[in-house]
Amino acid sequence: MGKKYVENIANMEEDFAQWYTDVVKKTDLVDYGPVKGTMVIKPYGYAIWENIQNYLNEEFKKCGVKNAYFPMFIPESYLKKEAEHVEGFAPEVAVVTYAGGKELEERLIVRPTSETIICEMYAKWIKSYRDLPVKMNQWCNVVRWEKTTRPFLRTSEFLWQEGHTVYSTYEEAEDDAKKMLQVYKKLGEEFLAIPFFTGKKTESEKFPGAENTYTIEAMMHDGKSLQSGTTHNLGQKFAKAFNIKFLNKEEKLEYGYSTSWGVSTRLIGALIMVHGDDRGLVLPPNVAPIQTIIVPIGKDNDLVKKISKEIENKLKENNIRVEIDERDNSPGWKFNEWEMKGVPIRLEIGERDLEQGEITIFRRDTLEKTRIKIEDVEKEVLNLLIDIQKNMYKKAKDYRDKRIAQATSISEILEVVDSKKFARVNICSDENCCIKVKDETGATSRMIENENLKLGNKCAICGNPATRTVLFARSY
RNA sequence: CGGGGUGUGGCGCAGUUGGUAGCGCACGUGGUUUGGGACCAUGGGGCCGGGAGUUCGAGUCUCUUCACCCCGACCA
Repeated sequence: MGKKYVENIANMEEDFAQWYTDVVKKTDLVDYGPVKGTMVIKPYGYAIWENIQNYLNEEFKKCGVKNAYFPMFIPESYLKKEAEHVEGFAPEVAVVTYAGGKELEERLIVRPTSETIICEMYAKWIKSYRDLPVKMNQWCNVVRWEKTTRPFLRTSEFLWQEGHTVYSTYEEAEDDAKKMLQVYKKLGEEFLAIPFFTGKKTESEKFPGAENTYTIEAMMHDGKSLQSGTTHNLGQKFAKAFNIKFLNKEEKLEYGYSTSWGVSTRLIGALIMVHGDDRGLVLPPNVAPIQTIIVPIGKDNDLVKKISKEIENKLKENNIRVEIDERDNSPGWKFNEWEMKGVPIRLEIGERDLEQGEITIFRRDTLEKTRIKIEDVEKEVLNLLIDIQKNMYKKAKDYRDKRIAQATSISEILEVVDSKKFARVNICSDENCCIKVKDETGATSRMIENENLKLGNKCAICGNPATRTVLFARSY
């Protein structure tokens, strides 16, 4: 590790916020846009997003969800139809008042989320129980004018996926919200190598207008929680506000039961903060835009060139995302560059190893370097990609499992979150107790882990009988 | 909106008691290099955030204004 390198990225333990900013800026994922709080996602960052999109599109298909697209501009009156919803979003909504050379008769909001416009359309389309369920998803941008912003974690505009369904019963909607939560959890397990906590949000943390909100939360390296995705059972609230009615089998008019669920580019922020280290990004093979980078050493050596090309072709035939770095920089420079960018495997191909019919293989997650026979390259790379993916998940899970502690009082909660951990708390059903924790410790209720706590437990806050176990943490 | 801070080449910074702007990185060119951020030579790039004032003279002093960053309240 060279001296310059140390100057480049802040020490992760000392200043996690600075470390994050450095990594995001220096790894070619994004740049800041000209408008405050906006972010340009560059090809290297966008490729991660595309991989997530591909994974989720497959999963959505399995659930019978179809992709569609709804307009970005929403008449302001739509937002006002659902009381809680407007209250939740009004402060951060961007409004278009002028277009086509004149003031608009009705102002248009730029979608902060699309429940309103989608429900308005669904109301036109749904007439009978035979039309249900309706399950659509859209990939789009949304705008939320936040006061403070950070790349990926909170930007004025961000990319996401939002699914919207309508069912004929409450139970089906509730099942849908729970099922999609499992899809997101699996995305974490199989793809992002992130062990998500999953559970129901408490009353005060719920989506504006939802009956129930479920969440996936990940523990960042600094012990804070990142809400990485949510699913909502909206009950009949939106159906009533937007008049989504259908004729049921008993020939009676009934309001539909809707859900919505989404994950955003914030997941990329989670990837960085969960897996990163002092050298920069560490990307799980499944999401990595480049899974294997080949660094030829000695650019004038014809054998090195030839073998590099052959290995590239072999790996491509195995559907491995591989690139050769033939730039005119020194090998050491390239090693550091690709490590910073989180590429899972690097193959070093130079004369010295070739003489023994070998090349050097380096894995980013453990920083281990070994030499392998040239003829084994495909096998070794394929196995190692799988191993890295598994190892990264395990490492992240071990890390987080060690950082959850039971707390039985406000002061204990404070102690736990101050030591960069999550606090597991038995608490009563009174939401005010959760709010009290927030006011006094800065930690918010992240989710309800268990709603059927057995008798005999006391609420850590008020001492009354506890009914549920809630996870508390500071959050992004 | 409270509390703190910073504005000087693309990035990071220096600039003394006021004397007409410099360093590192990055970038261009030529060459030598290449197993952990190479080296030599050479070149390009600056209304010193904006405005007003003091002065023979302002990056530097005074006033004013703007912008951004960090910490709190709000949030995927």
